[in-house]
Amino acid sequence: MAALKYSRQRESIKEFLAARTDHPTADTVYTNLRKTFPNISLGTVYRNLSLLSDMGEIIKISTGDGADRFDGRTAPHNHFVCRQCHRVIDLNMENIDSIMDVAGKNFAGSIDHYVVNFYGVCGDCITKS
Amino acid sequence: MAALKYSRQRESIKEFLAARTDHPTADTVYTNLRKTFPNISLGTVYRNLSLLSDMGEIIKISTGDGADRFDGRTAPHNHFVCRQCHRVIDLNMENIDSIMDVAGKNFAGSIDHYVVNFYGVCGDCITKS
DNA sequence: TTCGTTGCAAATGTTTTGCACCTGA
DNA sequence: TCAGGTGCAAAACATTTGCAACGAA
Repeated sequence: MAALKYSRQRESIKEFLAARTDHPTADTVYTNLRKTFPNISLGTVYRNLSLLSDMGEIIKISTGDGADRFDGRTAPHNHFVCRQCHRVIDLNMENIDSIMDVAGKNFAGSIDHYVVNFYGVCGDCITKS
Repeated sequence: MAALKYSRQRESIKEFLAARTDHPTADTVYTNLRKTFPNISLGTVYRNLSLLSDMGEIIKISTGDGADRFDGRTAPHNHFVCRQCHRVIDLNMENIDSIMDVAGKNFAGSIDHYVVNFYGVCGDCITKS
């Protein structure tokens, strides 16, 4: 049980994510943090993203389309992935947690979590076409 | 528009997937196909999995937990991922396509698809513990 | 003959890790 | 002081790709 110690880098990563609503990849976090920490390494970014995500202070999003993305907004919500511009957008939708009950009906295991990603074309891309 | 040509390898990959209900990774497909095609290469397996998935004859599953998995069952259904044994299990559940309508309500883009993965501990792992 | 397919190997992209040094408690 | 954190570089994975030879139409 490691006693977590303060680190300016970790704090900065958390702040960085909290301040954006897009969903940056580890590499984007790295590139931006270099402005504050010119010597920070990708390894450190990955280590801290992983730590923060384990602690539930950020969310890791796997879209199945390129690198994982990270979200500083921890309140439960779902994501939309644009197939055209590859952006990941927060959805402001009614709670659908009840799908866990539906899924659990004929299932022997225990379900405690789910991840939904919606796919299609985002508003901006539709306008531009 | 490439005119697809028959290939024993591709046919075999499709048959292999159709015959299993677990959800093998590309590497598992590769290892097993080597029994029939001792010289088949991983590249060929990936190329064909990608082709088949584009044609909708198999489904590619990204769980965010290790390598992608492939499913020969193309009828729409959802998956459960066991956090303990990492198995991916087909769920036999009521249709929940209506969540796309819910998601689309306050959203400017067009949603045509969604992927849900449920997480928890499977029946076998619960029994063993 | 033509053009998609294959095997092989090298390259790519993403993420993890070993290690010596640094730093917060 | 000392366990945890960092930077750096190498390693580990997963997947893609270039190319010459092969095979289906």
